[in-house]
Amino acid sequence: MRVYNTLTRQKEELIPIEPGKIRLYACGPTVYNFIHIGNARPLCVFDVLRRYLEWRGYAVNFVQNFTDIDDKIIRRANEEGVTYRDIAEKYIEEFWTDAKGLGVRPATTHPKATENMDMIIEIVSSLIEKGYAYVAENGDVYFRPRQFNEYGKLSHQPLDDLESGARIAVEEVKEDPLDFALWKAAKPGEPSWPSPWSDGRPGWHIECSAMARRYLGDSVDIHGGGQDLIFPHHENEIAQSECCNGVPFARYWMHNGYINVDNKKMSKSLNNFFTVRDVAAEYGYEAIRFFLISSSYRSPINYNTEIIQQGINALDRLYNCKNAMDFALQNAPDGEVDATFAEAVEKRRQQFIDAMDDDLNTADGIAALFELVKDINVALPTANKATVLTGKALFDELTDVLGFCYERQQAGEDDAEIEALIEARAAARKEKNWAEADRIRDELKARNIVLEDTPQGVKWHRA
RNA sequence: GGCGACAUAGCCAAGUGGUAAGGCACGAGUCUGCAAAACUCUGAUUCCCCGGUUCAAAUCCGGGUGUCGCCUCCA
Repeated sequence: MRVYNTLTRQKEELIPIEPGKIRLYACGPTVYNFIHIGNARPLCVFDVLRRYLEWRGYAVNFVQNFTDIDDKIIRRANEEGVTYRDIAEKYIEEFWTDAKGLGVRPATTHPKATENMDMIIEIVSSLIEKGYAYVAENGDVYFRPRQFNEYGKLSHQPLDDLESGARIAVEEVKEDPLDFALWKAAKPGEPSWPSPWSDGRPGWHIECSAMARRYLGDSVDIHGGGQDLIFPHHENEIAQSECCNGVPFARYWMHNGYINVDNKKMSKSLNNFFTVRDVAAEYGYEAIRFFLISSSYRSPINYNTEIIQQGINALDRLYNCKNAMDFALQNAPDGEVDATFAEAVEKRRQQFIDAMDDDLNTADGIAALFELVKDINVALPTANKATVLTGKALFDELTDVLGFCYERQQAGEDDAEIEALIEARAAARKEKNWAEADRIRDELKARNIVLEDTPQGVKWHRA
């Protein structure tokens, strides 16, 4: 597989540190609010990456953290008159609701910043010892980017250009405007943890360095996140981890593009964001996933409801095919697998692999799936059981890697009642009582049950 | 000022030198009692514009236009 590496700005062959194993770290959410569509993109993208790597036989150790202490969480807690922990716990729960809805599988480990203070303190101590960091007079600890001569290698920005931006707040206690906080001394009333330097809390960047180190080791294979994290977050992670560990931190850096609304980046500050919860309530979670996966993970994509609706329609085609296969299996005759069809299926498998191997080209991967659907639909009317199962096997594999076809429920508790109505309609049709037959069909449609008359009998599914 | 991304049919979106994938929507047809689903056919003589390289460019080079992003918390 080849992946685009932000570090080198080119696609590179993915060669893991340990053969057959992938250490994957992706920055997780700061839990102070519901996640929005933009937050959902890396979730879905790296979930697909993880699923694909596993499908190809890699053992993936996937770590995604929760930032459960930071300024925004504290502010939110103060606004609501509760503790920071109440806020963090609430939005971690809400995160899980949305993640599950989006079909995102839990990572191997979801560590929390507050549960890794020992590792954070260990790394900060080491950085101070080695001269990369210093304790300010107020108890803060800062990192000196100028001490690390590779600083800027990820964002490809020379130090001086960063500084000339001059928009970095100059704090009295810092030696240099570029210095960033590893540890922040607590102000009165703020939650704090003891440390050799002050009671306080960690800076944002150090958390990821600490959790990656503890759960994945000094070096990881792939580090992922949104493009807006390249600078300063990921640049700082590299500085901290490499200065502490003395080895390269991540071999491949993968960054997803933004979601735009009316061609502007979706963000809290522009107030143009849509929460996953709200969109899902209207269109379902799966349509969001389809939207997020249907184009290259690196491209910016524009969000609007028309596109979400297009995704729903596309998913209809997938579900129709799935239902048609299940229905066909009830009546299909026994026999040998059709060799020509089996060959076509293998071609689709290879087409899918070629696409996904090329920097996770999900758009082409989805195209391969849809071409498989076409092959299946064409073959289905005359296919025997073994042939249907051959098509279904790959269909199930591909939809599982992409994470589709998990949402719509097929069986229900009122199935018997529905079957009875379908029987009644069949009787009416036999007597050519079309009015009654259509009345029943409409009645079921109102209950989101869609009927299809086929030569093999009535096929139905929930819309 | 520094760094970067994007511009392909009505919409979404692949495609990095060899003559435009896939999906949605639309139209026609087949099937159907009518539908639905499915299938078949139809759609860019052309890939923002202007030059250049080449036998050959959406794809490479140069210039331009437009839009967006990072450099500050941000997925």
